[in-house]
Amino acid sequence: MKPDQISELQHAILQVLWDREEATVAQVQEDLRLGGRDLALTTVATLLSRLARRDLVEHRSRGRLYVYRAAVSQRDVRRSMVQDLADRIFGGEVSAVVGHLLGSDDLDADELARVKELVLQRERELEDRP
Amino acid sequence: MKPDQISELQHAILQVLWDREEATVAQVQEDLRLGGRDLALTTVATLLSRLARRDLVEHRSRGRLYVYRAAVSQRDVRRSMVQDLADRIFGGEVSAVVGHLLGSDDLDADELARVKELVLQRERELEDRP
DNA sequence: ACCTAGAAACTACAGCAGTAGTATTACGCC
DNA sequence: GGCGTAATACTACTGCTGTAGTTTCTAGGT
Repeated sequence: MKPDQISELQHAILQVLWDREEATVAQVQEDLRLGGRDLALTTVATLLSRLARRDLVEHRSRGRLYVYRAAVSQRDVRRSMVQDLADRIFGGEVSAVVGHLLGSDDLDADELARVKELVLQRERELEDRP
Repeated sequence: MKPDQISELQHAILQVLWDREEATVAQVQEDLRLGGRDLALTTVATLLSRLARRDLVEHRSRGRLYVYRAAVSQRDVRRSMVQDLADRIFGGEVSAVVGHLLGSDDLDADELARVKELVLQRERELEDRP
């Protein structure tokens, strides 16, 4: 499963579906509107059907209306996008990516602690089975 | 400076310019060809002039031919792309991004050690000036 | 001074994203 | 069973990217 290129808006739509589990066109539109994106209903419908054509979402008719749900997991999309960024922009140098992430000003101590924990945990994993 | 959206190919071209400091159209074409992208000279020229229109590269005539150089630093582009990814896809949760980065199978101990060092260093920084 | 070769500029076109209007279909009510 | 309404499907248009051909310009050699 490689979603490869997912645009900003497409991702926003997937996000709605991930949050809601499943949703009608109108519900997706509403959530996008709450997120600051005011699109016509038909626009949202078009986008959803394009996503369906690319097998990124599935739709199923419940009575007379379609219910959409994501056909890719948030986990997979995230993994693929991070991987893509690390490979393409950083030549696979994970530490360089992390460097930029930690460089951000609005990184609080809690986040940093979580990051540290992840690193330590991974370290233990690598030790156990090298 | 927000390059915002930079496509794969556009980034590849910037990469050539970052590596070479400055380059003619023919040189960029050659480097792309070595990287596995065989594009017509005019194609490369078109792409460069589009990048110039967006102020991502500058060009200057040396004698009768143009010499291009990047107008944005690799550092800035990387920072902006990482930031964008973290914000858009992960809602700013840096640790979640790192989680995915560390999850990658081909992460060797050296890289992990470098990451750890970065984290510890940042930790010290946060302690010093809170 | 002219011609030519190489470079840059201009033009073109397909495909996709974003955007939305119009046409069509089908359920449910009277 | 017909009709209205609401939902989907179809169509359309703009702008950008990838791709490259054609036209124009200009410097350098003869």
